[in-house]
Amino acid sequence: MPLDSKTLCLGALDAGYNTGYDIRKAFEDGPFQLYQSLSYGSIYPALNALLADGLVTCTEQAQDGRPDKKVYAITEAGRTALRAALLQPLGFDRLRSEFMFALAFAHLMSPGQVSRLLDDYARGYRELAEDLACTDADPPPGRRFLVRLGQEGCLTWARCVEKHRAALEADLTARDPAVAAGAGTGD
Amino acid sequence: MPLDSKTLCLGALDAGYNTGYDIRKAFEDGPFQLYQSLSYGSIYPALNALLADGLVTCTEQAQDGRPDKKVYAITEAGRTALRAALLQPLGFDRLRSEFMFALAFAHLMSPGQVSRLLDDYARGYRELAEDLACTDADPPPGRRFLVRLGQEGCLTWARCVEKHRAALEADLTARDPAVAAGAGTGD
DNA sequence: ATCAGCATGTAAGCCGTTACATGATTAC
DNA sequence: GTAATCATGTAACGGCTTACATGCTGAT
Repeated sequence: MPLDSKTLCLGALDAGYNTGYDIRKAFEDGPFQLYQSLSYGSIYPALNALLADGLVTCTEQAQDGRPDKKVYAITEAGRTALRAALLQPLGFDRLRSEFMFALAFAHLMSPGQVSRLLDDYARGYRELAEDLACTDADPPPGRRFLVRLGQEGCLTWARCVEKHRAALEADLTARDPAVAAGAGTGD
Repeated sequence: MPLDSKTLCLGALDAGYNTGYDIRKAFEDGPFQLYQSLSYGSIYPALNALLADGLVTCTEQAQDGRPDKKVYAITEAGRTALRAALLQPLGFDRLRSEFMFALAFAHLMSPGQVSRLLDDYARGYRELAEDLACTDADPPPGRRFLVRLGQEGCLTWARCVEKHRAALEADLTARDPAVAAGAGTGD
């Protein structure tokens, strides 16, 4: 349990996201989007718990035309706690891909359906790579590493899919003579 | 909710894993390990629900020296349900990486700690790639695609990490003059 | 001897997501 | 007008993981 919602919030705070609203964006559209997720229902209780533990401070900030803000800042104790959590043994990556699982059963779908799935999937990763490009200027070394790897990872994964799809599609049409002959099977 | 535990079990059954025990292995060490996970607490209730719905059949099989087995088989209705679930709009991949998140805060760690994390991580993916190699012979096209992509994906990800780590490590030592000078900071 | 593997199942608990509640402003 | 953005928070629901219960065999 190294990375619970409290640790995640501490990290976001250290990275410069300083309200609950902003923290969510860090995990929704920001540099962490690929690797972790966190929603309001976890963030706000976590921030309150961190405040009670003295790991963060909070300054209420009135704004005109906008709702009041609670601006949080990580304390020295908070940074120590973050460091400690990060150095505990980390669990290995866990990828959940509905797409990959679904494609294992390509033989139950029509070739057209499979091709559409592959198109969407590869496009999704290419778009993700672009989204990751737009992040803050001059980040610390670790965050730069994270963003670069994310971009390159998404792109190479998309390419990998595109490279191997031909073999899959060929195998499928070979198994489905009607389609191979151009008859159309109610696709 | 396309891929709930019932759908996952139907898929494993279609892939030839035919007991609760075996299904777990399919998600623990088998071809699905990279993409989905499922534990006993989900599998056995799911199988019973599927049986009640007529989507699978069950034959009890006594064994000598081993506990009795319940051998399940997917029915035509089950295959139809699986196909239907797979064609519903699929959620996009979700990667959870404690490592990547942790590395975003490399500036809070010593260079030595960072290097050790990187070593372990890359090695983990190389080992995973090897594990994936050992799977069944003559799988359907989709499963072959899944395994190939998994192997290549793990390997290229490991290489990607190894390619970019030098820049990270250089940035870190540049920021930490004591280490750069070889003084040693209680690492 | 002791541990890992085979084999099925239950129950509790944790944690996160989802939906709801509130409300002003700006852009389309 | 209507939707999206900013902004904080609560409550319920759902589902998965973990731990427990049971028990025999074969390997170390």
